[in-house]
Amino acid sequence: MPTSRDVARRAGVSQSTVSRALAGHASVDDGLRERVLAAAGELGYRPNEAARAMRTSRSGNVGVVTARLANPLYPELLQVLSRELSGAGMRMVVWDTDDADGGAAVDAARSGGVDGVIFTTATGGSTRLYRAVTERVPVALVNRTVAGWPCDQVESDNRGGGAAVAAYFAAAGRRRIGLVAGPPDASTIRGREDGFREGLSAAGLDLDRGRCARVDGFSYRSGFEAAARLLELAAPPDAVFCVNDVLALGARDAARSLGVPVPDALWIVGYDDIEMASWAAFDLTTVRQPLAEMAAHAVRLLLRRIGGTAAPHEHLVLPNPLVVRGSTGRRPVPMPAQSCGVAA
Amino acid sequence: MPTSRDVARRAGVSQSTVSRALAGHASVDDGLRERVLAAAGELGYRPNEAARAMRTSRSGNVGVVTARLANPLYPELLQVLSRELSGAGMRMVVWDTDDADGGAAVDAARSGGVDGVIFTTATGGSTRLYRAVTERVPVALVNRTVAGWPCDQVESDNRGGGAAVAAYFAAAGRRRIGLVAGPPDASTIRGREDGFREGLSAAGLDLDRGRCARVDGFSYRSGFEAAARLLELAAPPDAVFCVNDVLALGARDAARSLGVPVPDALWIVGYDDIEMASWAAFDLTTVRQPLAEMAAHAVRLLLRRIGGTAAPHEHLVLPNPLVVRGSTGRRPVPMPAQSCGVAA
DNA sequence: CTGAAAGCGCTAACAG
DNA sequence: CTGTTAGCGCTTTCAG
Repeated sequence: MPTSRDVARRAGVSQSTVSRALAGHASVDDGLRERVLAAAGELGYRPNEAARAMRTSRSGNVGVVTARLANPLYPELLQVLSRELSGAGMRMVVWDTDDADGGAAVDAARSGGVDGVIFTTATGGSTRLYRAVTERVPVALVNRTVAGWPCDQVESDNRGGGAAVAAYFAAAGRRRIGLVAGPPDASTIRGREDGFREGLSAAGLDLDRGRCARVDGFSYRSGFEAAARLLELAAPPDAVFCVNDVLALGARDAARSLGVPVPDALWIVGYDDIEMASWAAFDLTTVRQPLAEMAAHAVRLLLRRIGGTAAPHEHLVLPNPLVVRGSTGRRPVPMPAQSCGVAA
Repeated sequence: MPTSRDVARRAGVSQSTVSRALAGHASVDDGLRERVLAAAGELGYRPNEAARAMRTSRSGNVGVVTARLANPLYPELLQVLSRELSGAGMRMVVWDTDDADGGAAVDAARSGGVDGVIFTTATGGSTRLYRAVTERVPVALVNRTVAGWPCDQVESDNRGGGAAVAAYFAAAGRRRIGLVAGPPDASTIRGREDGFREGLSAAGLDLDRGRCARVDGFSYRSGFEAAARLLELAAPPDAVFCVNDVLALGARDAARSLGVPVPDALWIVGYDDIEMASWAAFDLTTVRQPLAEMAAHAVRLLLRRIGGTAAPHEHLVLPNPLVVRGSTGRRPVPMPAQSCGVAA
């Protein structure tokens, strides 16, 4: 592999001029710059990234920690993060791990392998991540957040979305309300549940404990089984909120299997608006997370932090619109705003 | 950040002893090694990766080029690749790009940002990738391959899988055979189609051109529309092979929408065995790609190449079993082996 | 505006 | 077995 020294020799200039010319420093004479560029092109020169990284203490890599969790939301989020990062000239290193703690990613950040890390599945339980954050490793949380942690965080208005679903059910005259809940260590899930419960209370409805099922994993199968349990009750729900789409897709199929007509006998609403929610087999009403915007903000905030800003940490909450489809009979949402975003 | 020099000072040894101790060289006295490890622990020392990369010409990163293509196969493949790579102590840099050419990945390999690249979506059209391969950039192709290219390649027996589907249709007495084909620049698609056609010929069936639909993208929607066209023919197919699962899921829903009973009036078979194929709403017979094995081989071959082996390039073809589900009435496959693997 | 020179933190000879 | 030394290829002063 040719080095900048080789380019310099060929162009008849010094090695430092090559460095400056390629870095686009204005202080290089146009004639020389062209000679350098030509020489570099002829040799097929590419700057050695390791050397540059060592000098600049920047790898150009950003880590992203995700967990498949059988949830197609994460590939979709990864895709938009990838777009944002490559737009910013950064590479994306992916850790697909079930430990929400991201140990390897934090280590990589400490040793300079990545310049910072975006967590999509953080939970408050990780002391290791907490320590990294407090020791000023550049970290941004997106999707799942952890209240009070000193780092940039971007989420969407899960509480508002949950409340909107409750209001929607109430306005439509649904009365036997069901909930398929999930593991409460994820902020997203807690927010959706809390908002839903509050929204029901506000509408004067109550959520019978018997019509709540809590699954311990986000999978089609667990959604299917939870919904099947609810539908076999003596007084089954006439509307079910599932805290994410994968669960809701399973629930929809449980209804199909049991011959429960949707939406007539049962409304189903999910959360996330993953691509499959719009497929004809499901046609699922859901709440959309604005992934592209979330990714854009997370990348922007992380890069700012990597750049060494001392600005206070931001915690953004983006709005979550309700997307009405066939699983609720396409009934329009009532007048009042169905969701709201708050920035703090 | 503390350096190995700081550790050396604290442990009262030379910097090179620190390097050796941490690298696990046997030639270091046990007492010293412990002092060094203790000092490193106390300081929270992490070796600087950029410096190490510069010295060793190894970044510890492997690139993976993929394209979402609305196909859940790719996240699944990414997941197993991630597992393999992290098991080998490598990080995974992901490029999610629509240009199959992987320009950025090749550039990164040339400049040392990654040690090698795994392509999951290569096609023969990319002169840029071809040049990289011939210039000995460590590259492995997995899933899609390109015949004759001088690099390690891992695929599954798409031709055999396609043929097995044909034989299955024939043995079951299906006669009006349909095909939902895809863009032929992907080796996977060509193989499946060719094998399917050959299998039909071998069984004495023919494939009426009118019952072939070619979509130009792999999406649920395009599968839906293609199947809808076929089902509206005067003599619609009684069995349709879709060259991948996403298309098949769309086709299944088209049948549902048009009131065509599956499997009674129509058999549907897909390809890949993505997770959704097993969901109750679809219950899709399909051909399974052994992603985990493919990923393991691809990683092994790439790492060997990165290690500088001069071994001849391998081209592995792993077996593709037919997975029978409800969309073909769970009818068992006939006796003869339904698929075969060839290694060359 | 350009060249000479220093040095980032590490690994790997080479001496002892 | 351990210390000394020499760079890896680049960016960035510092002189000129």
